[in-house]
Amino acid sequence: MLREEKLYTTSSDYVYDELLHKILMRQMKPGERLAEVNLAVALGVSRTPVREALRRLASQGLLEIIPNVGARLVSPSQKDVEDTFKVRSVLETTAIRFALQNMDDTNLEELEEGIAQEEKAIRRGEFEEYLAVNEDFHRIIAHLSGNEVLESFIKNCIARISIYTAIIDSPIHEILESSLSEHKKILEAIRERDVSKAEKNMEEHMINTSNFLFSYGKKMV
Amino acid sequence: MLREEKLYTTSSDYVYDELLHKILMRQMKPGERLAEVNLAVALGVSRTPVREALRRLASQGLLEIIPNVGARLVSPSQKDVEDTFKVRSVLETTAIRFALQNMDDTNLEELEEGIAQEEKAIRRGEFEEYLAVNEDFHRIIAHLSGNEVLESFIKNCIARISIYTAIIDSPIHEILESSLSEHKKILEAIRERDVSKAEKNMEEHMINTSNFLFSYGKKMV
DNA sequence: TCCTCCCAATTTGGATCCAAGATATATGAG
DNA sequence: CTCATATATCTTGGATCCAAATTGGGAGGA
Repeated sequence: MLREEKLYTTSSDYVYDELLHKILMRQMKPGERLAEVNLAVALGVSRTPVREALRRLASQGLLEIIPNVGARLVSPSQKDVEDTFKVRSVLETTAIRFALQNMDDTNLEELEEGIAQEEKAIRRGEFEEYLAVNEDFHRIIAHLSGNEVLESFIKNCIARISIYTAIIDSPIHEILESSLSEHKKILEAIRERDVSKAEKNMEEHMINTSNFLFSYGKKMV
Repeated sequence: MLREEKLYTTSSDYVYDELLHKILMRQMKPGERLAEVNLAVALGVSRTPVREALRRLASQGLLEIIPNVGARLVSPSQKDVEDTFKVRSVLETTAIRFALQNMDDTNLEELEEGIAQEEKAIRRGEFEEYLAVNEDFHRIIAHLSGNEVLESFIKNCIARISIYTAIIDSPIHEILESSLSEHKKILEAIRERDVSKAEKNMEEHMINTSNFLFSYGKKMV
């Protein structure tokens, strides 16, 4: 895995990336406890860099740290996730508006390539791979906005939502297909350089994703 | 000062709040170096909690930490600040829209009281006091949105912008007056429960603040 | 049987210590 | 006199250590 090959200047960064990756890959469940020594031993470092990484994640709203008790992954309520989607929606529509101004053919190809990989992962039933490429679509657009603050906020929203969706053990094929087709619709608007259509498609994608999530969540209960 | 009386459960939180306060009060300049031992001695703690606080601030985009070199306050370019204002604008218009749905008479009084304090501080020429209450107007609205993610992002934008405005040593009375009158216009729209007017006034306030900042910045050069 | 209190074990918060990297100074060659 | 190299000093990264807080369990009493 590339992530492991990456050379880190500090152990703290290594631990941070490792934990964030686990979160994005849904390898941790909401409310899960993160004991410092466990992580330190598992990652082959001391408690110091582990603690620094935990504080960073906590300040981004991904962990909750209670003094003298410890850190656990947040356990977002349905309202928390809805709130996150509301914010994400305005941020992503803004991002796609900016991105359209900056985008050239190379960028467009990159997005198309990403969607092709999504499709391939779904067809092959490679869920791990799907998770790795799915949100890349959004991250690429966020990046193309050329606005670093916007990009970091969007990434944060995605991470927050990842924690919630980790409770869904076996993803419903229906959701994946639907998400893919919405990505295609957004891409189509981008190809046509139709700003308001792109914004509209993006907003609908956010609403649909949110709704799908909760209609599924209710079924589970 | 109340902040000093506050009881902290951890030294790390204490250091964090202390540094954030200095940033919001424009007591630190962009690019300023933050040596760990200096801060530790100044605040009467060891390097450990200082380092944790520095990482937290860095993960929020307020500090830049270079491995083996150290931490310094970020030194945002004009584009960085413009980008921050763009994001802040969409976040704050969203916040005021949500806030209007939740707001009762008590909340309205709180906003009016805040604006009265702003006015008082300006009249008396108490700049320190002005800084303390000025952005409270925005923080209150962000809080009334009832959306914690939105609130945290808005606060982060305000902090980022505070760093930039710290280069303005003596604030121009003109800016303060103009900001105050815009707050009053926003409040007026809130009183009338006019959502689109409130959004419009808020957006204009953002644009004006941003423009004022840069027209002033150019004069300085 | 259940509740309360107390003690042991575990875990975190924070201080200290050491090594490694970076910076600044000084030294020597051209 | 200038530049390059070497060295000393300073600062950070990370490991370890100790104290304090929390948790879990067991003993004792109602």
